[in-house]
Amino acid sequence: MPKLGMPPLRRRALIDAAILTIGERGSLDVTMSEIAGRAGVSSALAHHYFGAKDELLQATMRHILSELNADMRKAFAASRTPRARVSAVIAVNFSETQFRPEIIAAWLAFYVEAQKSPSLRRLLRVYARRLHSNLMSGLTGLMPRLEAERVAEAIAALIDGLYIRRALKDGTPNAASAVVLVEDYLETKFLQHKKPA
Amino acid sequence: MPKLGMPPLRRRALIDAAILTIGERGSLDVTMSEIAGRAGVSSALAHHYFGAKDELLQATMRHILSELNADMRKAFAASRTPRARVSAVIAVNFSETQFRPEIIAAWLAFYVEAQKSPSLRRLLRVYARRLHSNLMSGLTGLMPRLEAERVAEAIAALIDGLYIRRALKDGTPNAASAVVLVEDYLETKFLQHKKPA
DNA sequence: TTTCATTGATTGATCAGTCAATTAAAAATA
DNA sequence: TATTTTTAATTGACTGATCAATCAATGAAA
Repeated sequence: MPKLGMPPLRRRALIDAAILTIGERGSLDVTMSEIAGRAGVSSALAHHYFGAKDELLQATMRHILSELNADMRKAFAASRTPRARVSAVIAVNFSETQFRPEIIAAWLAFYVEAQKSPSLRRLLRVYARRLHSNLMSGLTGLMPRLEAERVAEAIAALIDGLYIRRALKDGTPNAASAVVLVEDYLETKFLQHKKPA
Repeated sequence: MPKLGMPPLRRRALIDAAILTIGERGSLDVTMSEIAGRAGVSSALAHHYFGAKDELLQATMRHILSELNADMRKAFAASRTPRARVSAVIAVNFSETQFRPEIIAAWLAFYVEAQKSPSLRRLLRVYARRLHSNLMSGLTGLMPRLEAERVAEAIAALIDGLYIRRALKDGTPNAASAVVLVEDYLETKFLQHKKPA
């Protein structure tokens, strides 16, 4: 039933429609009909492909996560120094493909839903761990491990915080200033370590 | 109908029940019956006092906001130096009364809902502005205004990010380490300004 | 001629919101 | 004070709308 064959094009269309719909509404409180309608099919077909609404939502989150991961790998492959790796993590999180209103709104909605849904929580935890280890991979070359842990935690919190703020269209309007803000924090930390006094 | 008299004790009980229910579920997706039931009354009574569910939710957010504000005023009144004022803002946001699971979960849920509801968005914007001006009131005494703006933005993002992470029970388990993290950022910034280079 | 894609129609559950009826409290009147 | 009248608190039962999920039916590939 979950259609493992090669052209899961309807699945993909439904996932894209889900992202769009969730992003527009800013909440997972969307109906199967809305999603299906946007994908140009009936709600019955959405159920045919995904079974329950829950599974469509999970597939959608997985898709967003895997896109982010792919971007991250690419950026990492092009980074030679530890310093560049850290900047790559930041850059990808605020890249044009990731830091878009629909994606941000979807992220936020999924974060909330994760409090209810163990499977979504598991998904997000995997992402969090990956982010952490990516950050550490750069930071450990630049400062003591304990300090690196703290900085990684701070950067992760900053990213989450900037996402939220962006979702509310409050502060930090554009991606560029978000990057500047995080990089500035990083740079300050490095200075502090080069001349420790 | 909204009962303006002195003992709106039912209203208060319902708001408390709403916080608890929302906090437990981690989402605004709670029924009037659940909330009313926890407050020990019928759902019809909840409607009698608040009209629509929306209004109960708004009153709940307003209540959380005003408690935070009261705490903030108190802490501010006791702070004499600019430096102390900044620390007060941080301390209050991570105080025992604010950094509790129910409150955090409720915050997050309201953030998401704010994307749909203009009135909630307005409420949160007021809070954001107040936080910003509170932070600036301390920071402007310690660094150039432009830099202060950026630091205030970063602190606000850090706070939001740490709240989210706490909601997911991921990183940053306790309030103490959250304060340490933000204070560490601050301290680094100050050092940078005392010996600029 | 079997398997897959697709849908319209339907079902069952869940809820917000309403309402008429009941009890209790408060105010007015005797 | 006792008694009637008014007002407020409170609920169970009901309604209408919304939706996820199902299914039998139809058409199209393979």
